[in-house]
Amino acid sequence: MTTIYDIAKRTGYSPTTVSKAFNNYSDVRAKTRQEILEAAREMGYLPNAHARTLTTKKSWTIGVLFVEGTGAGIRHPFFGAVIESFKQVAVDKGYALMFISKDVGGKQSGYLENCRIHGVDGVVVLLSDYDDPYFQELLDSSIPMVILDYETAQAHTVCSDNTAGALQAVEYLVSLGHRRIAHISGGKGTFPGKQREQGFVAAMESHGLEIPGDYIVEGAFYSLDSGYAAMQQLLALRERPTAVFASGDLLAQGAVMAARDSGLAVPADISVMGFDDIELSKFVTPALTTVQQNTAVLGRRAAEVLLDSIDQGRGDMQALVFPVEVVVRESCAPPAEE
Amino acid sequence: MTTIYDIAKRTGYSPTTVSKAFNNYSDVRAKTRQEILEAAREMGYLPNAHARTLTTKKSWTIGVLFVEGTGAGIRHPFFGAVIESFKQVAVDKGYALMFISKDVGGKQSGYLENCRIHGVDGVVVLLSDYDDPYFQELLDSSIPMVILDYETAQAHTVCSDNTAGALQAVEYLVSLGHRRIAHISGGKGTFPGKQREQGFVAAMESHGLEIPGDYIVEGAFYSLDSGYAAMQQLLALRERPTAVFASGDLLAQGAVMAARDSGLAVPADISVMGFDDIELSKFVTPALTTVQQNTAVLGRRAAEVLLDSIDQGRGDMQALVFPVEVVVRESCAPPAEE
DNA sequence: AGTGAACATTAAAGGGCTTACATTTGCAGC
DNA sequence: GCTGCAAATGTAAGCCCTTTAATGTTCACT
Repeated sequence: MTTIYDIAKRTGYSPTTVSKAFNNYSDVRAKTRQEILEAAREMGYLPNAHARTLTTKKSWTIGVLFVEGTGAGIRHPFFGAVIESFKQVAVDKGYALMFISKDVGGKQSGYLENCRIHGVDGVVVLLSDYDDPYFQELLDSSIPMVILDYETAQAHTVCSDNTAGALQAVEYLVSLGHRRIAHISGGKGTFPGKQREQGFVAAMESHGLEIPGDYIVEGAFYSLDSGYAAMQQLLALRERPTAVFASGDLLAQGAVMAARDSGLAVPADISVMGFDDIELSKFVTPALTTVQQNTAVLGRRAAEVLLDSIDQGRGDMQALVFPVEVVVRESCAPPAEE
Repeated sequence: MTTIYDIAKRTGYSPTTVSKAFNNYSDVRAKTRQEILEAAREMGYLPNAHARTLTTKKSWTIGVLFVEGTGAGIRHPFFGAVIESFKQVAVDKGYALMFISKDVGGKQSGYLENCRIHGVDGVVVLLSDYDDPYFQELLDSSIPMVILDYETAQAHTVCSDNTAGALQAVEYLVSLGHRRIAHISGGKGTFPGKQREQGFVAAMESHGLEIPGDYIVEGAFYSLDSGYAAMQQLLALRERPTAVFASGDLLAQGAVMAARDSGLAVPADISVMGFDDIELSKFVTPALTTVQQNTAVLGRRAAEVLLDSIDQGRGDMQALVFPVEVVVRESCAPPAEE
């Protein structure tokens, strides 16, 4: 492994000058730099990131906290799309992404600890359980951080406008003529789930529509199965809804399947609407009408906010909220005549 | 930031002893270790991974080369599932995962260069374009490496049995009574695509079935669109196939959509079969009959092979091949009477 | 020739950790 | 009380890089 000392020896300059040549210091003569760079190339020199980090205290590494243990992990369709777009700008600015787990080598250590050990310059958080004490510990630290799908004054946050999204969804269903609209919630435990539910309630009220107590049912973990189960409950009601707005696309798809298994056609007999617009939703039949989150923008802006925060230091926390859009496909239609 | 020196000062021991205490050296007295660990805890000490790496030459980091630039990235449904399972065992053994890109900070540097700079202990490769010169450069290096979906004597590789998979697919279609079976190939540029195509050809031959020249059409990039286009070609043929075996699920789904748009019902009028069993395939209508790759095993075994190779050093290269399985769903049926 | 500014280079320290080797301690055995 | 040996601890160098402060050079101008 060649080091700057090797280059120094070979070129006759000192290690200092070699280092400066690489770091574009103005006080090394153009010709000198040429010589050094040339020698470095010939010798196959590559800087050692660890050594550099040790002295500069800057690792050019960003920690990624990604949903773990839910079985989905990296496959999480929404976060996966966001991190992909995040990655592009981070890499472009010279950062590498490193997954930070809370249990490494079989021992529970926590997010903060592992961030410190690896000296990450900042952290992007894509978690679904924001009550996790290890997350809280990290949140209380002073590591530059951007969090997705959450809001807090303690860090920069990037969200879609869940409330408005729910509102638009209801608007759309109402515009089709629906009045008995139910909601499959993502659960109060999750931040977006709560917001979407609130948006739903508010939107219904603003239209003077009643929400029977059993018209809001919880779908745990945004999973297909729980969407299915939730829909079964809704279908068993005496006064069955004509449309269902689900807090996530997988929930919605589960609902569609439950409806179908009960002999109901979607959207002819009952309309179903989702949230997120994951890739899946285009391909199912009927293609899912849903509220689309702009994952590309979410990821990009999250990266920009984080990198700024790394550069500028702790400033005012930003809470970015991005608009969403109803994507009309095939799973909603006017209610059947009664 | 507390260092072992701080702990040394506080406890009265030397930095050496402190270091040894953390690293479970046998030559530090139990009581001494206690004291030191206790002090460390109180002082909030955490080891500095970079400093440690600098001296030990071991970073406890694994580089991940993941498809870039195809638009899918981390969302790649098959590789995403594999890396998730890979990650679990790597993390469990104490490794962290770091994404290695070829262009960092806006300049082309290549995979090998970035691996060296970050001193990764090993690399897992999930790429689709194995002709990339930067990948070749890495392959020629001596970094411990495991590659997915590829075979070469230069590194450990982990694959599904693509040939057998294609064979099983054909068997299944034949068992339903099909004789005019076409193939939408993943393209000869991709390793699994080639294997599946060969498997298809061999299987057809073994059944004495003819493959008209235009019964094999290439679907670039395994994308939905190209599956759609490929299917259109097949449907335009004078003697249209009764079943189509596609090299990937997205291709298959594209084919299904093309068939539908041509007024054909799947599977009543034409059967379509895929490969991979990505998450999507369960949810589309008709649910896709496909050849399932066992991503959990693929990822786990890839990790095991790589970690062994890191520990044991360069030994014989392993080429692991795992069996696949036909998952029967709804997209295939006996051919229509003629 | 002498002065000072501007430029070019270097020595040395430091960042946090490990490790080969050296030294001290404790204690059994005489 | 002394020797000798194992156990326990310490010294110091080294990993590779950056940076501050100091030294050395050049050159324009009086």
